[in-house]
Amino acid sequence: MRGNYSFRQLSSTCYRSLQNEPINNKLQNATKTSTPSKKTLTQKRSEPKNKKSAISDSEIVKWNMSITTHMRNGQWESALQVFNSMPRRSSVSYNAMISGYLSNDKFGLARDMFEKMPDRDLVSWNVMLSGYVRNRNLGAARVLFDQMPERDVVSWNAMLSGYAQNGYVDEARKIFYRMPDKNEISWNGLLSTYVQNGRIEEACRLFESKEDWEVVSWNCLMGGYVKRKRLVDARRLFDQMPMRDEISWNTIVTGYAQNGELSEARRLFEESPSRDVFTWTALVSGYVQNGMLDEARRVFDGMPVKNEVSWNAMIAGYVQCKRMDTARNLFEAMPCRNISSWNTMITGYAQSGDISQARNLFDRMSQRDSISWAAIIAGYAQSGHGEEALHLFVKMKRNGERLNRSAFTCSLSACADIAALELGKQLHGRLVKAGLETGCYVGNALLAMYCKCGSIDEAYDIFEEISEKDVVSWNTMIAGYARHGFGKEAMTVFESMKTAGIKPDDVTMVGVLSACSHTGLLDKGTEYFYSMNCDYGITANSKHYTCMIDLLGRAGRLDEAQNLMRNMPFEPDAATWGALLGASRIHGNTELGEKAAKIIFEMEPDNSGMYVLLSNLYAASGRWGDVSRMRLKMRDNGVKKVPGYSWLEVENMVHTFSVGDSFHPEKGRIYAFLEELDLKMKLDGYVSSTKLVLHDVEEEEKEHMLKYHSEKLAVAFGILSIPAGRPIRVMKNLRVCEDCHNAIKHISKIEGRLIILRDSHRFHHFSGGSCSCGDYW
DNA sequence: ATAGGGTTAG
Repeated sequence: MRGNYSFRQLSSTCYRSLQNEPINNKLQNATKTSTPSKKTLTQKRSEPKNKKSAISDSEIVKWNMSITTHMRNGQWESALQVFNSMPRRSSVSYNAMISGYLSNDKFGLARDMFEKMPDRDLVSWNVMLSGYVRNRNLGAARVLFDQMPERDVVSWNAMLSGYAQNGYVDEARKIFYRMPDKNEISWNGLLSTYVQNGRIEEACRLFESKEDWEVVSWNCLMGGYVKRKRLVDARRLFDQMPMRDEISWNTIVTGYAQNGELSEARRLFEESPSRDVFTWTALVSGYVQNGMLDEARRVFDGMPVKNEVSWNAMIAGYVQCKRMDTARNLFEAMPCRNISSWNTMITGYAQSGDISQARNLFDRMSQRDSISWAAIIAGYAQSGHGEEALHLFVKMKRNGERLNRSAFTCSLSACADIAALELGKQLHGRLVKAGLETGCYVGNALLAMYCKCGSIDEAYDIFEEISEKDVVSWNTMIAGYARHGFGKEAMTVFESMKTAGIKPDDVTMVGVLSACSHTGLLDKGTEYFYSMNCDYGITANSKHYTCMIDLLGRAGRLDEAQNLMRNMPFEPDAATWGALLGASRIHGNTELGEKAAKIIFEMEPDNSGMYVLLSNLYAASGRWGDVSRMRLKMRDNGVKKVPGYSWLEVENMVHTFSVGDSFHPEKGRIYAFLEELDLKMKLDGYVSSTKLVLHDVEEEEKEHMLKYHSEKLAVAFGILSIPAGRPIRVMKNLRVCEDCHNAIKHISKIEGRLIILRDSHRFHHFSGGSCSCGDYW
């Protein structure tokens, strides 16, 4: 609105002097010079004094200002009108147009104008260079940079920052040392190269090598510490710095706010000499991230000025707490929604399972970015609507939205969550087609997808192809093998990781220990557990202890497991007790299991999985009274047993089964086939184990229920519909039951098929009558 | 008209 107004105001004066001028003058009226140099060009404007351009320089300056104003308001069409109606143009006019196009995301138009422009001056080159840098097109930026007839310190700095922002630390360093003149911005450029790329120690050394840094650089280094959660170092800089500006205060407040130290954040907030919208928003967001929603709201309501980021932070708070109605009210009330606001709401609805509301908002958006698409795609994928997710992905491409790496990685991780291997493979294909399969982020996403979809061999192929593996790549591969019960392979990868010179971190060790636990490698696991502090400087956290307790418990050493738990330096959490409960179940120790379960109930009253585990434990020892009391307790506490179900993909369709399912169109064939299998299995030595069924019912009936557990139905359907020679991949939302596990071993032998089952805990590869978990799970 | 630091969404 404001832009239009200023356009009319300015152009009314301009048009008067234009009455007799042709409006269709394109670009031919530009000044003509041969060798552009900064000085001559600025003077050239007054040179061609023919009658047509009896227009003063100050008049031209006004036009140029008009262009700039329009561009700043995002009205590039109006700017073009002004540009086209100018009687003559200076290079400033062109430069304003190019830079305006660039800040309005009209890269193509900017490049066209740059190429058509008759006399480029140094600024034109610099503007265009910064355009390429902003578009992350470093190759083209470098070509341009090398073509430039002359370069000043701005050109060098632009190139430096381009390399810095895209992770090319070495190139950036080369530029810095080659540049003929350096100013404070260049020094800061190298410093921020290090900071932005996580080289905080190098940044620190550089900082100490020189005196008199500007406040910007102090802030940059302090921000680096804040991002790495090194608050003490950040505070030290803050206290030392010779002068502080608003950004210094905002950085330190943000640091404390984002790391849970809200009272210190608040204290500095009160102390800071001036607060702007950034400071306020940082505080709001700090309270939000720490779950202090009411305090966040009080601060939010007290803000003197809010911008869209402040609103979004508050909305995100309600979204995180699943208070979608309140979030929606704020969203509707906010005066200045931007794309992020919409994206936040869409993500919120998608994550709370309300995919139709998410879609509704998505359809109503006037502008979408790649995050909007990623959010809705992930929403569909995670709610089990894989096909719709892929449809949208295709639509995104058709709409001309740039398929960037983050859209792919997001869709891939959605595939991984629902184990949609076929969908994941299609995405993989598209990634290759789009030429985006390089890079460690994408590689890691692909790797995780194949691991979680049960295709561990393909996962390994991907892993090998990632040329620059980071610690996440190694960790994912190790954890992948661990979950599949391939302990030896996990260890091999772990050894090569060390050979490759990558330092294992705490996540690595969780993977390694759980590989030992899933494979029953007690001695090896114990060795790693006790030596990792000395070898890699990793202090055991509660996850490591849980792995160890699991490992000991499964090996039947329940006393040692309990001892370790008593001696660990922190309070056991539900997962730790869960490990003990699982071990008690395997070894039939009802007493210990009961104790563990009771504590877990107090910690997590809604954890229905624990009720089932304990019920099964009671049932296994024939304590049917306790079983029915458990059921009552679950009912009274309002906990519903999550119904078990299994699913598998066949020809791009997901088929879902639950116990005794009578909905599947092929149920006749499936049940008949199961009867047939049952006979063959019994001949093979299979005896149904009835002790793990939840109810106290007649023996015969129990056997009947077991026979039609969802995983058996899914496996039977898989054998019937997937051609021989291809693996059958079945997913289950709960842990596989003992009887089914036993049965599937027999089935894999009788039918000669590889059956890969993903349950809520890990993978089982059944083949030739045995399972990769070694009956340890 | 061009180059450096701080708040939200994935």
